[in-house]
Amino acid sequence: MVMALEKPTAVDPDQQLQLAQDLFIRRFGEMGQTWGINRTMAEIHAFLYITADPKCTDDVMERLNISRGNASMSLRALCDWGIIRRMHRRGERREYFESLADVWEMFSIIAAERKRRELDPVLEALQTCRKMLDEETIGKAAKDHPISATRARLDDMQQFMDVTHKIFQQFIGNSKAGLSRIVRVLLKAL
Amino acid sequence: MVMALEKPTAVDPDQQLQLAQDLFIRRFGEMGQTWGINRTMAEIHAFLYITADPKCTDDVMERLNISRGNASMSLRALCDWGIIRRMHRRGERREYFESLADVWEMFSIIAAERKRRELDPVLEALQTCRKMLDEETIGKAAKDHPISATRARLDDMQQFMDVTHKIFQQFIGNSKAGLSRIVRVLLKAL
DNA sequence: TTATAGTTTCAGTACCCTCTGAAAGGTGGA
DNA sequence: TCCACCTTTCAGAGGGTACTGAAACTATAA
Repeated sequence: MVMALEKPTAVDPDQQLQLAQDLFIRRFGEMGQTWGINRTMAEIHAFLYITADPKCTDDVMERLNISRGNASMSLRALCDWGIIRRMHRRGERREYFESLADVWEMFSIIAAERKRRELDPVLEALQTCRKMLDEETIGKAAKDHPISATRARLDDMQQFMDVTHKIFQQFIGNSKAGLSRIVRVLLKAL
Repeated sequence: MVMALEKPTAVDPDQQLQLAQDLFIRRFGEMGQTWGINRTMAEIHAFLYITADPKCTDDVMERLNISRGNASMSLRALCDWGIIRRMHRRGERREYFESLADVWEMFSIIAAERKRRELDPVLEALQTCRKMLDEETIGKAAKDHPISATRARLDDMQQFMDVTHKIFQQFIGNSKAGLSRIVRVLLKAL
């Protein structure tokens, strides 16, 4: 083609877009994996997010090369999480899905869910453990008895987890505006 | 026993200690699992932390009911992470292991490692993607072209990840004293 | 009511990660 | 040098999760 000669190294924009999106999708999929979210779910979400355009089940199947069953289950799970939404198009029968647009909101949702599932049970266990070793429960223990050592360790851990808990709370309860204010304060504090 | 009659519901302190420790170990193991760390490693670490007393390989095998091979590999991995340490006892041949005592330091180490492994590659990918879609690379795109949408999404995500990155940096670069100051500021800020 | 388009479910399969246990490898003492 | 004790390695087994594909289901149009 004559037009292409103008810029010998010119790239095809559509192909380039595809490549960039694929890289994004792949990396986010890998990240999800080590975060306890399965790779496919993370990839589907990344795909919906990065294209910024509603997609139907077949679009997802084709782009990510997965089965209908897998696509259906993963899309439902993402809807349950609340980070993608179902969408109807007038006059069309099939359903479309789109990602939330606000990154802060998405991560808020994820953080809230993970806190509930992972942090809360640990906090509860810490309190139970501490109560099991209370003086009220088992009486005083000598300073060098193993019980004293375990009590101290529990207390240290609890202090740490309480702070973590509070940070999560802040993060979860705030929208982008509120959060970036917190972050500004945080970064200036040092 | 006559003495036991004084307090009918009295518990055996040693047994109680064991139970409390077991609960702690179990919950932390579960937490590790959903955080991409394997259950056994998390349990071993929890065991060493909560007892606050150096243990040898056989102690670990016995308490957690795992094989020698597994214990050996997991202990090495924990040493590599730097959250437990090898220890010699004068006149003894076998090696002992103990957990770091400072919770803040431990989580700093873990955060640093996870950032390196998981956050950094994503940040790099984001930059690569953005560069692939630069005007310099593929020329201007119409406002309603899919490329514009993807550019915008990439930029939003990058902004978010940059902030996350900075928070990690703060966390990693500071000991307990520095951190709790930051946390104090953070919690007051709202 | 039937035909059609699309979605969900789930039994079976494939894959991956973890764990075991035995053999090989070190290391200090006799 | 050999022995005793302890640690590390690794091939193979086991267990668990994710994926497929086909059948069942649902909803809409004719």
